Amino acid sequence: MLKYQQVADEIEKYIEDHGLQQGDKLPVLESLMARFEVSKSTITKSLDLLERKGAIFQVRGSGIFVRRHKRKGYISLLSNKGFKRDLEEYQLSSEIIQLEARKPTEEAALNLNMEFDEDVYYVKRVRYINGQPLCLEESFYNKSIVPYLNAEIVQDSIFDYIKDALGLKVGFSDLYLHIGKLTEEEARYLQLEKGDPKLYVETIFHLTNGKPFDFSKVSYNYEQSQFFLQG
Amino acid sequence: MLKYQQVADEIEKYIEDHGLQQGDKLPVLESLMARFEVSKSTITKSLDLLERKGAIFQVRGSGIFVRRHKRKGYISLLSNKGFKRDLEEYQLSSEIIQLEARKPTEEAALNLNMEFDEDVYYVKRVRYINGQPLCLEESFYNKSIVPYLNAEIVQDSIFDYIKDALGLKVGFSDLYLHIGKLTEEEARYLQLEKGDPKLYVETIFHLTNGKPFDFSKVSYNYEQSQFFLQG
DNA sequence: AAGTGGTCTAGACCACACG
DNA sequence: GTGTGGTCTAGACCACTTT
Repeated sequence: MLKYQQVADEIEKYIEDHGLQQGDKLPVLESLMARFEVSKSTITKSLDLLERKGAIFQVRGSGIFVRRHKRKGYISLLSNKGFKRDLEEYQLSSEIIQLEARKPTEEAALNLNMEFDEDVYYVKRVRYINGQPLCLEESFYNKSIVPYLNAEIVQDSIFDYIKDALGLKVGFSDLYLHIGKLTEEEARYLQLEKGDPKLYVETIFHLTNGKPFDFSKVSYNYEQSQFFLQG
Repeated sequence: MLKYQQVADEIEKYIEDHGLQQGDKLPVLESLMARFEVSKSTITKSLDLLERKGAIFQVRGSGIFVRRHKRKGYISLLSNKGFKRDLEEYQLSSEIIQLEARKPTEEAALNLNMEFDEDVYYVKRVRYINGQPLCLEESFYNKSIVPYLNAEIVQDSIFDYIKDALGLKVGFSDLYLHIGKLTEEEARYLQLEKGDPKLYVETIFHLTNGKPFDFSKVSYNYEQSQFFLQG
């Protein structure tokens, strides 16, 4: 475990344990250095991490303060982990519509940087939150990177499998968002009406080495869609 | 000008000047240190900055690579600068519907952390992109922070005014996104039909010292709304 | 003026990728 | 094994805020 990561976790725990609210002040740098027995650079790196994560903000000449957002029930758009993380309080489940190894569509090949005669896993599923349909998802996984998938894996978290079982490291992702109207098929799966609004998101997930391994197309149920983002 | 910021700019320029594409390799750390005559930590900080910005990605043991997204015409959701920046190639304009100093709504007071008897500037405007209506925006500015606004300022970039003329420093922001259907009034301003889909975003902008100064509610025209996000 | 966070350096050592 | 990026340290000095 990296030191700065560990310190960041402990600081977060400190905030939690002390029930600190938006604007509350954290101990000064020097105290933190002493408390965790690390150098200034390390503490700084921990704090930068927490700042990017949205947990704190630092003000030069003044102090380090807790950052909180008040609203509950919003899904973070940048969870990057198949958003399983943000919704631990909620009941998440999936219904698999389709799961097969096949050749990629032109669109998928392009976004995954693959040749047309290479293989992909194609997964289509509806994801539910508290029993309500949250989104319809179609994903293409580069089979040379993700060589095997089955119903059990897909039912649970594909990303956990990729990380834990395959030992791959997920890096960055590109998201493209559109607003549109539901097609008849989408409406059926999401238990809405054709023409109802939808958020449509295409995401290309890359490994830390920069190779795209997953291209996914997701249509969200507008009634369940509350998203949160920090800038 | 900070050294690491300056170096970051130069590296970005280097990428541009050499026409580097996704996956192209940058010079190794040691070269960069020598070239810019800075320490390893400084180069590292510059590169971290560029990585967060989405311009590069670093792979331990391998190298530093250019990160590019292919698609054009997408607005970055996290521009944080009133998205003026991302769309320099496009024609942006505003039509002011309303501009006045008033008491905040309950909602605005809550989000701006103000008392009900304090004053805000209220701005309502339609923003156009290439002559097409892009969004309808309502904003509330804490008048004790932004003491003066007029049509000329609002017509142009309010954020530029806040930074340049008032000398304030914009820090972080919280965004809450919803999908919904246009009301009749919204549809009229956006030249769409009532019930058409919309992306609705509420944003709370804070200064670097953590004080919220702007609460804004924006409804986007779904036909013009293509957003981009990096994770 | 005192307090507090931010930048920058030089250098030691570690961890991962690739041939 | 060699190359390459990542972590961590100790310390000097700088910039902003608060009193």
